[in-house]
Amino acid sequence: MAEAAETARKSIGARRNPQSADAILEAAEAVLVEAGYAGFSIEAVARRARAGKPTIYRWWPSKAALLLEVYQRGKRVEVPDTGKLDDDLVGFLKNLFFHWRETSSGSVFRSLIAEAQSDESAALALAGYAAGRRSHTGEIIERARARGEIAAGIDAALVADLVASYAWRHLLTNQLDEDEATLRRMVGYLLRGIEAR
Amino acid sequence: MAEAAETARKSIGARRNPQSADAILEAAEAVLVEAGYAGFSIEAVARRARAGKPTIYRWWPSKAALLLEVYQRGKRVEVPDTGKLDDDLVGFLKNLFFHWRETSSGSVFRSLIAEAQSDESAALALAGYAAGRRSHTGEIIERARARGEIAAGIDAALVADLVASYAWRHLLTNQLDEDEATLRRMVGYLLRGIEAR
Amino acid sequence: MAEAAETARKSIGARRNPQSADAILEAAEAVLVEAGYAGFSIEAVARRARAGKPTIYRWWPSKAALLLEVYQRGKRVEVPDTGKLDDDLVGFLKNLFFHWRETSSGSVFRSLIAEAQSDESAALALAGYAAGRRSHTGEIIERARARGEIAAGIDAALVADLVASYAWRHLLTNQLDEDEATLRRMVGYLLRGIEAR
Amino acid sequence: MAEAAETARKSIGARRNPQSADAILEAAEAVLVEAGYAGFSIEAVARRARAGKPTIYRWWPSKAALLLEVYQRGKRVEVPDTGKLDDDLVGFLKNLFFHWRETSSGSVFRSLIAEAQSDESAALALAGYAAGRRSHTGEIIERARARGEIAAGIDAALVADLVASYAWRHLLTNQLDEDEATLRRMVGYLLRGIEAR
DNA sequence: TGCTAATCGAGACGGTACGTCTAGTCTTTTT
DNA sequence: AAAAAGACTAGACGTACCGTCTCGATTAGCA
Repeated sequence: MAEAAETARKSIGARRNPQSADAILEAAEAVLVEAGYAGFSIEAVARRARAGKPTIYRWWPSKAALLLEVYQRGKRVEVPDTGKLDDDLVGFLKNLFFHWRETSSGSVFRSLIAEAQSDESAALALAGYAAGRRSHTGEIIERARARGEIAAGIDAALVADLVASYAWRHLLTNQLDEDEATLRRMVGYLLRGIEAR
Repeated sequence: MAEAAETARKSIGARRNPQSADAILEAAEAVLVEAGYAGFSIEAVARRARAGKPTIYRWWPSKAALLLEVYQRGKRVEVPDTGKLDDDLVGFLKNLFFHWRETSSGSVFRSLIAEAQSDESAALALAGYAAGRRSHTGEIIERARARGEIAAGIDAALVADLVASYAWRHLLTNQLDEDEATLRRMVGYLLRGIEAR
Repeated sequence: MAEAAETARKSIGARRNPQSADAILEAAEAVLVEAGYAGFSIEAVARRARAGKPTIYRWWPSKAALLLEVYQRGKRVEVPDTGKLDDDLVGFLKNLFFHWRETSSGSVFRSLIAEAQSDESAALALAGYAAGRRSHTGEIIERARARGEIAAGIDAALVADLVASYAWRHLLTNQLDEDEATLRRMVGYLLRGIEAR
Repeated sequence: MAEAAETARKSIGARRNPQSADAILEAAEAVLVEAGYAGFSIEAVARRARAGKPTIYRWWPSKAALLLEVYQRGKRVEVPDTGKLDDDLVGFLKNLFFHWRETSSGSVFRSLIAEAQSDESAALALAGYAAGRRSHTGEIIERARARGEIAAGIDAALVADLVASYAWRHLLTNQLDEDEATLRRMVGYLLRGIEAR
């Protein structure tokens, strides 16, 4: 999140200037953190990055594209591999919530979801991204399946969907501070059900 | 969604004119349906309702407040009571998805969630509303508990949270067309777990 | 400029309430003094007078009418009668400038002239008022004529017009602080001309 | 006052587009002529000029600035030089009254004076402009002084002030149709005085 | 004495304009 | 060819006032 160089950037010839791209992405992140999605405008980003608006529009056709790239620049959430499905899922959610809470990622992803509600391209981008992540999350399930922890015929994608849904909703409603016990209980319900037996 | 009377509405004294309120709410709904959240502006609502902007701002301090009231005007989703938790939950989700898909409610609620990402008051309003709905959904669980279908110590609110999360995510990602089988499978995971036993 | 009574004024039957009229005129004057013509709105007057807007519109059909009455409530400018035309005119202008400078009259009259540039009725009202005042000012000239100070065939109205013009322009350009010497010189030009003889 | 080209104006790079400036000034003049000062709003000008409001505000910080430039675009009034002060002054007033009466200049200047009564910046602009014009008018007097027509010690600026005052007042009270005889009489008073001798 | 009629404060109404902000496009100049 | 710079049209933002309207309360004068 370092500031752009003092001297104004100039064109470096007939090709994309990576300094500008960086400055824009960093400015976008900073604007989002400082002013929130409400204050996130291309104008504001251009102002902060000392870039021209057309430079932004040339490389990112929409706010969504910019948001998506900012999000993807953020560090990945670690996916634990403890050998037990419970702990993997709880650990994953803990990491994810922490990541969303303590870095700019939460703001960025929230904004991306919000943007997707009014911008078709954002919706598509989000759908694509989510699909990728779901398969990613699905790995935890698949590993458990390989270990024989999962009943036959379980749809890993559907389980991943449920877990992701829970995470999304807590992100969107500012409830990223759930304690581990609650996460563990939730995972328990999912693994062992809630029915009396 | 009937059009307002031809004659211009006037003041009816030093108190709110319900005709104007109705016209504004209907216009808000119509704008949202026709132009989506992207085209949902106070100006557009005022234009369509043949109302002055100050009349809108007088009674609804923010877009969020207007959205919330539009959503609450929508008919309630029926909460089934079949005597079996599976069927209740599947039926509830089916009804909810149908309601969101086939009426304006889906657009409205999506917009409300999006708005809550940039507007503090919308976030509060949404939190309040969601709390109310969650306890509502929790009733299904509580009824099941009363029938002895639920294991001891299950947190009904947490289960309701999971179900609502699933619904929200499908709303936000334009996936309200899940077939009953998928819903049933999902509910099955929740009730009986996914672990091998 | 005493404040209205604490208790709210009510109707006193099917006739004009002089208390309200007074309160409105005083409020109009106060608003004009404190906020200038730019801040002079019927709303502001109604607010300050604790009066309903229709009460104002009922009795004064336009801002101009209100301004005119406020101006006419102001104390008259003394027209001196020293027996010498020079001193009468200089004294009159001194009194007028002082009156405009030190009371609210200046603001009010300026506003009236400004209003007359966009409001036909204000223009008419102003024309009528100015005619009355001109004949008034003309008296100074006529008295001088009676004393034989004036050459034969002089058009008193035209002279009054010139004097009033000078006063207006100084009012409109915030130059009401001319010293007596300048006024005396100006009057001297008018009385004895500027040609070399 | 030709209409703007059919095709929408675009930016011509990072500098002011003179086509837009022209269109705005012409529109301002047209609005003033057609709707008067009462109907003269930035919105109306922008609408008529097919310009964005920010484009207007970017170059003219206030209505006053716009009015002033519109006025200055108007053709200059010819200042006659007949060799006789009487004729010069009468001719100048005749030209000025004609100019104000028959072109849009009258409306514009009236509006400017009105605006100056509520807008500080307009007052300043007007003061600056008037100073320039007064020295301009003073030239007539100075020429006469050079010819020896004027008595010693006469303050040319003060005379110019008187003449301008007369013109202003007639503009502001819709009395621009004075016949030449009246003007000549007025100038006569100023040159030769009104006292009996 | 009870009724009528006009007045009062109050404030909502549909509108228009304000001055600012952003969107997304455009062109010029510089590298 | 791509960069910055910033102007361009367009239109939404939330607020202030406009002039009109309807209300409920008030009170004088007429019946």
